[in-house]
Amino acid sequence: MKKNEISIPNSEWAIMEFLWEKAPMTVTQIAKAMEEQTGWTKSTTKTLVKRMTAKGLLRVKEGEKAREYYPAIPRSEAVLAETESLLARLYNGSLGLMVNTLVEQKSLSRRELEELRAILDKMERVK
Amino acid sequence: MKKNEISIPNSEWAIMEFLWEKAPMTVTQIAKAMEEQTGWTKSTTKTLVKRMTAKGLLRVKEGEKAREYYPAIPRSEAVLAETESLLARLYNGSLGLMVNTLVEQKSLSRRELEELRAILDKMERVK
DNA sequence: TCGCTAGGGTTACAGGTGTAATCCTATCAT
DNA sequence: ATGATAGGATTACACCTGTAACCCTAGCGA
Repeated sequence: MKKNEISIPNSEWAIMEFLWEKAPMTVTQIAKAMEEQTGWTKSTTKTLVKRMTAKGLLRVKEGEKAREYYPAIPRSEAVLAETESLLARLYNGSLGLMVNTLVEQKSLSRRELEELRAILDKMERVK
Repeated sequence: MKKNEISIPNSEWAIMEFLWEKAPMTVTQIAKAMEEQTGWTKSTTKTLVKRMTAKGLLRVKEGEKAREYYPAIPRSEAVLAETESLLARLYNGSLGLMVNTLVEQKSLSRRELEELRAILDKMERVK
């Protein structure tokens, strides 16, 4: 609906994560990793890789033996997009509201609060 | 995959939000609201409401004229679930990592940082 | 040389999601 | 009394996602 909502479905995230980590890889290599990690057959991985390439999530480079795939977008970008989308949807775009909610739900421990504060301190010093 | 991943798709969120806000409402009332807000026809809304009821997202009470619908789960619960799911997927479960990332991406302004800090202060005092 | 495997392509298929149309009955308002 | 609505049920249909199987060819190792 939106213009360029990246939106990466679950199974594709697994492959993205792998590629963000391991640079260019061939389908077989990806398939091997996914097989261990998720139990998918080679077929499944191949299908996903093809879809992702079609969608523009992956880029290909013809290699000696086989094509090599790598992510077409940086992880940071994908993560940011998803995060902001959730923030907007659930918290009216306000991170403060989110933290607030998490704490109230007891979903954040005192320790985590301290940690957060430390992060803020560091951030502010740098800025 | 998970056990009871609530997982509420986009279009259904719209209806949930409306119901969380406006308590019990009949399909027609919901449809009216959705029509204004999203342009859906009555048909679409009815379909969604039925699905959601089947899924257990909505509860029904037979009313005089028509059935009245209301959310089967509190907003806080849904929001928390979605939030933690995202946190786990993208940030290894760490809110600190998320804030960190947002700031680095310049996606958080100094003002928002201050606001966050204020929230933390208040939280800690209360705890 | 012969079979196994990697590299690639094509096809399948069920369940979920977005978005509706159609049809029937009871009722309200003119 | 009649036509416009509301309440409700049923059916449709395309696209996306999760998961695969099948098929063919070229090359590698025994």
